[in-house]
Amino acid sequence: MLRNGTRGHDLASLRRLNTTVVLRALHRRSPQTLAELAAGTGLSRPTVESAVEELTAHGWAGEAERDDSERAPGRPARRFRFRVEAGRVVGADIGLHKMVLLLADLGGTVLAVRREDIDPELGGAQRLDLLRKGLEAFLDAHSVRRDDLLARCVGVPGVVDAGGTITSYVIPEWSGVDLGRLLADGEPGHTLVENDVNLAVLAERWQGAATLAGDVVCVLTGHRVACSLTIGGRLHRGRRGGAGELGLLPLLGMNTAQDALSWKGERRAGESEVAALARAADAADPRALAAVTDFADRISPGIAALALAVDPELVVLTGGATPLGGHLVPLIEDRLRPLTLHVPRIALSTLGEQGVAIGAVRKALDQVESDLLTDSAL
Amino acid sequence: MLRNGTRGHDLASLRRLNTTVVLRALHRRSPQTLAELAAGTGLSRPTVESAVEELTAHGWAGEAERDDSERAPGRPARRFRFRVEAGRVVGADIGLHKMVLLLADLGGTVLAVRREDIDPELGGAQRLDLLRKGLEAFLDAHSVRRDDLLARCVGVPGVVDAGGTITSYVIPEWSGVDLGRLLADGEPGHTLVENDVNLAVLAERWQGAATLAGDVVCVLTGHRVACSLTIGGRLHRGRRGGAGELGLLPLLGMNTAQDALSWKGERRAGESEVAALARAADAADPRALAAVTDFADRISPGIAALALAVDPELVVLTGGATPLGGHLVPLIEDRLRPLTLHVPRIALSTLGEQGVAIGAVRKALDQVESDLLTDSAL
DNA sequence: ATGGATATGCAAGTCTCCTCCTAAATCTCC
DNA sequence: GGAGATTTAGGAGGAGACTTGCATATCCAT
Repeated sequence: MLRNGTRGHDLASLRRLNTTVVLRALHRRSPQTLAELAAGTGLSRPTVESAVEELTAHGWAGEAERDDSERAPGRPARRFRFRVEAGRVVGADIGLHKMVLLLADLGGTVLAVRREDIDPELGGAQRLDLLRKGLEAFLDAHSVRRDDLLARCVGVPGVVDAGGTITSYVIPEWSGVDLGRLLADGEPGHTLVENDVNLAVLAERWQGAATLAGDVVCVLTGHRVACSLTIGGRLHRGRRGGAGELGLLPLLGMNTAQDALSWKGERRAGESEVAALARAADAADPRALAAVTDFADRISPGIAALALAVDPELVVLTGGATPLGGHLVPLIEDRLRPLTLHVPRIALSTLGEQGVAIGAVRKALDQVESDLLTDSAL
Repeated sequence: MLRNGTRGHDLASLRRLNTTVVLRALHRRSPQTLAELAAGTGLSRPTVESAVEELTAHGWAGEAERDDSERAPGRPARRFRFRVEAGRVVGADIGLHKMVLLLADLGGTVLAVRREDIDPELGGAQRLDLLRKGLEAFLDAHSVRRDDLLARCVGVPGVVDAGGTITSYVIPEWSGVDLGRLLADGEPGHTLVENDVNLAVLAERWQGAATLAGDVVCVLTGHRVACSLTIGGRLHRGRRGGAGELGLLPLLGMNTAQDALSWKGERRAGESEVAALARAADAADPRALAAVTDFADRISPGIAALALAVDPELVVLTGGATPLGGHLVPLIEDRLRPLTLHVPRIALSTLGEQGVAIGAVRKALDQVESDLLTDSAL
């Protein structure tokens, strides 16, 4: 998205502009023939051809395999595609209890996953070290050349202000730390740090329950309750990155919602508390249903406040309480009805525990694409 | 703001693009010499010259008077300016009790004002008629050619959805009505309808208390309490235009805030209830101070919810309760402190009763500028 | 009045894109 | 298997837009 800023264009920038348009078309759909690209961009075939040549020289585009499946009369057209292998990005999620790393190509396809449990007691410095070494090892294990890693994004459980400084109640020792600067440290490519819930909503919009919705609220329920929102498809962070932190307003009761989910009932080996609760609720255990109802009572006012404030198309529930979703959604809807002007659609996250890391991949890709598809780093 | 969409550019669009860039530069600062324009846009002088020629031919630009005040050696440069008189816009505010009409040029300078009291009991059809005839007479009185009226915008006390349909509790008979369509009816130029609070926040951002702030919440206090917000400098309307309607959430108590402002004390002739209350509060009348405190108690939770939801840079208080502002602001700040993560700055509207109409002018101008400064209606 | 300084406006040169044409490659039908 | 149809590939010529450079015009200061 290139703003027609305040600078004029000469012929050289016209060419860059058009090359970028072609790359963008290729990025949106691959492979395409020159004729398709010409029709799609409104440029003439010779112009498209020369743009594709230039893109190929730079490695961003490549000729695709011949496709013999569909037969058409006439000379077969060469087909070009966006080279998703022209770079890599990493999305990371480092929380209190676990770390998830994802390696993806420029098409967003996940090439590798690494997951690691973390001792919740682990200190800030060691935790940083774990992340740094983990990333290092992850890249080495999959032979990623450092020059090919165009961006990495790390999700953290805390507010990240515009300058990149963290404020976290979950990992207090990271408060005041500029994690991005610490991780970047001489490495090529972008290094981004973002609030985990903010990444979750990006992920839901990308591949999850909120595909293509513009104004989305995401409610993360887990060891804490936190919310995030996109407006017009863009993440809204607020003045100091504090947007959506309704979990902190005692009046609304969201901050105590987690307490409702403690479950003293039967629990299978290796089963989490929430999973046991969900199983009991599925079996119509009255105590379990009461707990779920209590939880809905506690988070609904906050959701109502958000719904009234931003009037979103969709509210996505994610995080630890997601397994309860089937029971929760109608309860929340009931409670929202008298509280709001329009009851938004409520959906459950479909991304599971990788949600935040997928959002991190998305944010890293957004960064790469904004480099590549606007001014073009040609 | 022109998105580098998906279409390529040929030489003709390059020229349009550059002409637009020059117009934009001229719009941002007038007058300017060719050399200044060339430096500002990065284009060469001949290019700028031909663009200015074209703009002059279309009436958007014109040569400015010679400025003899500053003397410099050398041949004096011609100075060109954006022709604010190349078009007109109208901003209107029609509420329950009054109608305000503003006529402005393309520079946003108000050329004429018309204000009219309205019987609150007036029905929907007659009210529409009043607006229509009022606009008509207003334009005639100031000899505005219909072709020159590039846009008009009307603020109404109700939610306006994306399609333009109103939902209003203040003027129930207008609910379900597409006022824009009714007013446009064959007239040239754009006809826009917008929620009054939404316009108020635009006005505050433009000329009022929130100049240049990006994320702003505006709280209108008057016969009802309503809120609106801009995010990233753009009005956020929500899925159905319902964003910011926190006044409707009983839990937060905003809906009853108005009750706190009834004032049974001494009242001068022609003085409104709120003005009398403000005077009593200024005189430290304990009953008045109690009423103001009560009001602050009632609206603060809603403001807190908005502050947590969007984390704005600034909250602007506007509408009927503005005269109480000096007393209100510290009270609200006190109440916000324990409820929010960051207490936003709180400011008072500086625009008085024309606020909504000024916002309407701003929205009309936004529309004209988006026509003119992006693709250029050349 | 003259010299210095700056703006103007024209001309030449270069670059990019478009249209048009011919050659090449493949499929279909005979 | 060959001819015709169809589509793509690639190059040539032309038009348009921008830039650089230069001669001219205008004004201030000496």
